[in-house]
Amino acid sequence: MKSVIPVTVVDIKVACSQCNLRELCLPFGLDPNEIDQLDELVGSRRKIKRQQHLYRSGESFEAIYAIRAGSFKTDVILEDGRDQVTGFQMTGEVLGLDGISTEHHSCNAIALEDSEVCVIPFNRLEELSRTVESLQHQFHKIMSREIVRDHGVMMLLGSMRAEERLAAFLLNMSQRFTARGFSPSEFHLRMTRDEIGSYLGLKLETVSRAFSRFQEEGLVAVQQKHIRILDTPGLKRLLNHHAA
Amino acid sequence: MKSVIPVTVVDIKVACSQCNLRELCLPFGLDPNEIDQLDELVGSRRKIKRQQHLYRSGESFEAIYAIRAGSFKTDVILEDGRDQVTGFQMTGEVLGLDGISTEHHSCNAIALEDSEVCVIPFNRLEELSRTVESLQHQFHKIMSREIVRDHGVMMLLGSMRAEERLAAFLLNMSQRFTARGFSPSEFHLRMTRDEIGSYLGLKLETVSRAFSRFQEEGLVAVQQKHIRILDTPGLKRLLNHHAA
DNA sequence: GGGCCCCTTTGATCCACGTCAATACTGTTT
DNA sequence: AAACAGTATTGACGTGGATCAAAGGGGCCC
Repeated sequence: MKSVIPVTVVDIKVACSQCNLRELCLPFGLDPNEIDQLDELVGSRRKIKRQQHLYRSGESFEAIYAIRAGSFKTDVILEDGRDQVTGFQMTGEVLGLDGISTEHHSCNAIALEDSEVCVIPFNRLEELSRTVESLQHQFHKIMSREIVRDHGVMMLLGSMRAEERLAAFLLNMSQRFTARGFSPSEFHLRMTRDEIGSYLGLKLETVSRAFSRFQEEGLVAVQQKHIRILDTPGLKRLLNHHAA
Repeated sequence: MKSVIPVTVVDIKVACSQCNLRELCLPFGLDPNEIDQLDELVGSRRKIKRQQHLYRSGESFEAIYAIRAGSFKTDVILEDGRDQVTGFQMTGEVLGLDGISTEHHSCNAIALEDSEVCVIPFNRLEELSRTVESLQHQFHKIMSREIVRDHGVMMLLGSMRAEERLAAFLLNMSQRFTARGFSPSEFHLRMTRDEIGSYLGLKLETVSRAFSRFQEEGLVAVQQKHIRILDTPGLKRLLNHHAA
């Protein structure tokens, strides 16, 4: 199953201090001098083309990756071929934390569009975070945030019905686009219905039908991957007003 | 919803070096001198009676907890009352990592039986792990392990059918009991069918029926909470031989 | 040691979502 | 501009697990 992964390594110096994502990413909370130290550690960037793997399950773990541009999905595949999308990641978010535990990656990370990541060698990150307290703390927060996010997904998969799951997904996407300075109400999804379905524990047809339903009810305007949210409170109501 | 939480603080000194759980817990990989430093940091133990909360969602985050005796569940509760069990924790496992992200706990931790935890003040843990490299690394591994575990649960909730979920659950329990020196094939579950169901995204009736089915097929012997696994390969086969 | 409450099991019925299938749309390639 | 492949929508039907209901155990408290 191994295949050659085409990789582009860009050897120009990266500057976290110049990065407009620093408020979302590892540099958050660091002072300018500390950010410079982090800069020295981020050795290279890597460009990943759409549909290509950033890393694969089983590969040895060397670095974590901060998304500089583009977006990714992570998935887990069972022996029998079933797969589950475990997350979608956007700029400023960190990939690869799953690998720390066993020194090998336990999922696949695949670019949803042409993307670029900052490569952060993990042993050097641990080293620096031993002297830079704010970096240590921010890194811990990022890991913890991932755990909290996962619990949210478990809630979604374990206790919500199809339309609630999709509403939660759309609201989450909206919020994350907003945090990146994009419109809260209008955006392009980079993943297919099938990928959304896998993430939400639904079949693609069910996702499609739920979209159509939302459209009929005037909650959103859907045109393929282009989404316009028309009634945010309506979507939120869908989530909480569940007759227990 | 706030209520007084009865707490017993035991002020005797705890010694990780004497603890038979150290191979599963934070001290793993530390040399004797380093373990002594960790010992100094673990200020107190806390006894938690069955059904009592170790912490609640919303409470401010101060410490993480290593389970010294007993077991716990963690759950998340939505406004409308729906709740989802996000995990069951056994001795040597660490609770509270969810709180790092926002400085407030994002789930509830409830004892499944009379239990005891070691209280590890988080700011002091960060401090010590700045000088003790092995502690830093072990802590990162523990957080990462939690992320990997969560991905496994997402797989389970998103892609498996009821009997597969229960088989995966039983095999996981068996493996964790084994790691603690107990029988791989015979154990007492400390949680109810309802709690198992919540964790697995199923109703308690479905869990009960799946147990009965396993019993009929000679895979396990079930007597209430007492489980005897009769055919481990059979359970594993259930997991992987899914006609995709 | 008796009584009560919670937990579990089992059966009957229902329904949300999956499955199967056909058609339509979009963007890309030549 | 035509042809194509991947993606999305929609309909008809089937089913796994939810729901509703009733009865049987076990453990715990007084």
